[in-house]
Amino acid sequence: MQRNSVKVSMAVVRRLPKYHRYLGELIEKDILRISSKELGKIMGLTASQIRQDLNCFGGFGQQGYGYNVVELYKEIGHILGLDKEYKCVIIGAGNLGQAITNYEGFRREGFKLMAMFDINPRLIGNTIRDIKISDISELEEYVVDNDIVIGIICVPKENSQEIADTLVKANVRAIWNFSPSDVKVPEDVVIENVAINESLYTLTYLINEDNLDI
Amino acid sequence: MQRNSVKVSMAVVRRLPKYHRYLGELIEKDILRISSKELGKIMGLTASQIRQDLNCFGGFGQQGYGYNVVELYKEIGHILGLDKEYKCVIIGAGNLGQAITNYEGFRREGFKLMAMFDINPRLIGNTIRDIKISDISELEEYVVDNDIVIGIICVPKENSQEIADTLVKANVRAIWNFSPSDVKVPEDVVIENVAINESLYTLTYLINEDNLDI
DNA sequence: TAGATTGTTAATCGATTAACAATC
DNA sequence: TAGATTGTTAATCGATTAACAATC
Repeated sequence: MQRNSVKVSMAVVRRLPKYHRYLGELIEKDILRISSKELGKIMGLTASQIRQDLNCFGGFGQQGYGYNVVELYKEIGHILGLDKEYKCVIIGAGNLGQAITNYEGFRREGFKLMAMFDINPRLIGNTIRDIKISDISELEEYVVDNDIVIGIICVPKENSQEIADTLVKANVRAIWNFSPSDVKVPEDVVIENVAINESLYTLTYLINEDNLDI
Repeated sequence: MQRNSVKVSMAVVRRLPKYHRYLGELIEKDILRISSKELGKIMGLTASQIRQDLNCFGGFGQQGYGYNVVELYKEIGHILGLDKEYKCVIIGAGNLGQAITNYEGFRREGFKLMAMFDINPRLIGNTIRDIKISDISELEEYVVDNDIVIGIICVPKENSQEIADTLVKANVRAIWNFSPSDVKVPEDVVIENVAINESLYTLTYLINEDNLDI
């Protein structure tokens, strides 16, 4: 548990990957020390918020100095669980499934893609970056036998709930769902429904905001 | 402007696409009338919040009855600007660019993909769903000549800011950026930095939450 | 009319910002 | 030591929830 066993709010949790990413960029630029003020300027947050956020997990800084970038990067990576390995499967080997296979940030950081599944006979048996595409009918058994932790759903929304149910039955710990329809899972399974079109619709809202007239 | 010219908070705006999506699902199920209470149950929100959210834009409901699903769906679609057409280009014709080309929610709703661009000579000249892939050197001129409104960035993070700068120079109104590095744009350009790996890292955080010990 | 459910105001809750003593 | 910057408490701000009169 975190300091004092206080649950960290989702608002903070959702900022952690962003801290991790910006700190990674600082390391690439050989910037090894940073104050909350400077980091805030880069990330578009207040210094106060950064200090509040980080202090949910511990006092990583040093008065008069700021934060050690490499150390903080590692700490946040640890908090996010990025120093562990996660066996994954992707369901749906179309463009999106393949895009994720190649996506940095997925290929790094201990995500171990074990297999892909599809219903399309033309894809089954093929290999993408050494990962075999199997028939979806083999999904449940494979997940059980190989202790798969994360199931990644890249199928159309019509089939996503069914796939999710199969994954839950086969005891995955978490589901990363890219179909544009929220899947429901029991409380003990972690779910992230991504719905990438939502950010596009936010974009069009903002394009038109100034001349909106209801 | 909205009712009383009060700016709607981003918290509300980011829920609008979700309302739109759930209402679309209700229509598919021939449910033509819904109360804030029922909708809240389906979406995991309180009835109160739904009524507050919708009343930022107008009184779409009717006392004693609830909301007309089709009407509300159309209203929210209008608020989101989904009843207009947006000329788009995709930069980066790899898996991710192709995945977006095929993604529902992008293909529908008035997003008109005009062209794709890449640096890979093996892709240039090819066609995806009747969309030609051109050399990235032609991007700026094309965007200017064709009044492109939205640029969609699907290139690695090393090149994303440069592409964004080109798009801004060529007067796009908005950028939808999938590279896992935030691009900066002037205030008058709308930006959505998606960073899909952030939701994955949130997932791993939640997997480990209970046994986190700093 | 009676029941249901909205629109809207008020109350509460939580998240962000400000301030400052502690300390490197 | 003096200057810088943290960790943390208090103040503020904004978002969510509750309550209820209005009304279909």
